[in-house]
Amino acid sequence: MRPVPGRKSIPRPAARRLSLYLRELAMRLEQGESTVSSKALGRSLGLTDAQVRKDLAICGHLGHPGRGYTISDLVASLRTIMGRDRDWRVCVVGAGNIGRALVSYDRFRREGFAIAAVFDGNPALAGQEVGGLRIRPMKDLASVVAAERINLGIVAVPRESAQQVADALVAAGVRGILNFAPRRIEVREGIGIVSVDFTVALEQLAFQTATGLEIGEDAADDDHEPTDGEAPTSA
Amino acid sequence: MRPVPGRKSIPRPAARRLSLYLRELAMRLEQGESTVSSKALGRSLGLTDAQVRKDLAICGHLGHPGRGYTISDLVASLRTIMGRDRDWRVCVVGAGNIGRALVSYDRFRREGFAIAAVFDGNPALAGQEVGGLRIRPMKDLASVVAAERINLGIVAVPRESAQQVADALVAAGVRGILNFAPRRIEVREGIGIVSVDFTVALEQLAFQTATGLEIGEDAADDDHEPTDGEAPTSA
DNA sequence: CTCTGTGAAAACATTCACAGCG
DNA sequence: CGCTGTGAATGTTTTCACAGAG
Repeated sequence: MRPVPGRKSIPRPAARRLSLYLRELAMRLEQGESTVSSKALGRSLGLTDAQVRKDLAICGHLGHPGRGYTISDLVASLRTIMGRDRDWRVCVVGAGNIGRALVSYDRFRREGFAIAAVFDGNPALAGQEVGGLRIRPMKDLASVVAAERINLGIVAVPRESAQQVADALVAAGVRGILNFAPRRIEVREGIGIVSVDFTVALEQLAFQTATGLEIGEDAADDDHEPTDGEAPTSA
Repeated sequence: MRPVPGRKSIPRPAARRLSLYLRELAMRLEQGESTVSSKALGRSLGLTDAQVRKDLAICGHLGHPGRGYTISDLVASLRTIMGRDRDWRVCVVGAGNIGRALVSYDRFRREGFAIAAVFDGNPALAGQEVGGLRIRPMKDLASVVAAERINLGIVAVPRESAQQVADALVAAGVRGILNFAPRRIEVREGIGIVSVDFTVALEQLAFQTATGLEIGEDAADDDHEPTDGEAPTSA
């Protein structure tokens, strides 16, 4: 809609891939590797080398002709672009099966997304412990979000209350919502929203399988508007 | 790559949206509605009416000019296209936080994806009950998949063993895999693969939020090859 | 040589806009 | 009228292919 003044925008599909590059690169770095070529990276991720180079050009000119890319530089740049250099504090609303699994999902913490609170609409659950956190009643949402400086919320409640919970989260001050309820959530402009629907994911699989597909990778639902970025880089 | 004889291929992004139409339409049907216009549907899903009509044209000519679409016809057609008219039997490998949450996720059963078995590599867990199923040791994988006529597998194990588990599932006879491990899984041609990575989803949210986005909907990772209606393709 | 960065071309997907049906 | 179906136009993403750096 809006071209946005000086900003360079990052293509929507590319933004999705950047996460995969980061995941793969961080792993390689841990394993002691220090450089990769676009071809090697593409191989690991099921992409062509040209695609990889185009995507990584978003990070600036970090490649060394004849040598490849320095992984640590790429990781640093990707982290900045993806907003991973900031401090994200997350709360989970809904202490059902999914909510509890997410609270206990160690990888979030290790990746820098600290889960700082869990809420549930059922007052009877308040006080119960999940993954080291005490479940809090919904009435504490606004105060806890403020006190804990929480900026992202995860919606893990039934479809019926999802929109309402999302509204409460936004009102409490979160800047983005990760939605696990099987419905579309509307938020005002400026608030981020990403949804994951397990049934949709399984259905995509059924579709692939039923229609006789090929290989593939990586799936779930993602989508939204423009996806612009920062990157004074490139071009 | 190859146009494929008689079949029409479904654009990859459209396939993702078809799941959302089905989800929305099934809900409307339950609520007693019997027709929708492309405009109303688009409104609910954040799409333009033209987009909706183009997508629904995939189902054949089901719209009635001046009247809209008959929801029940659309649902029936979408179910067939998405492979939801078949009988899917699913097993979950990995009885950790995520695995257990998925086994207990009622929506799967209600939507026609019956979870028929749970496995875990830790023999100590064998016999323990989760969501009405007894956890089985990995050595029973092949026999149970065959006996229960399981055709889809969910991988909910740590990254390190994900590929290995996927290979075992394919060897056991499943036709598709839903992967929750944070890595790319390779499967031979003809086997479906869809991945969901919670950290990638949160990171997409961080990206949106950090870069100051707009509104959005629906997210996670999805991807794979062509996604055509048949595809004996190759590369 | 190997491997990047990038214009230019091709493929793909979305939006427009309108003819035509009920 | 209201609403579908669809070609044609527009916009976006991927692929190609090659110049140039180390």
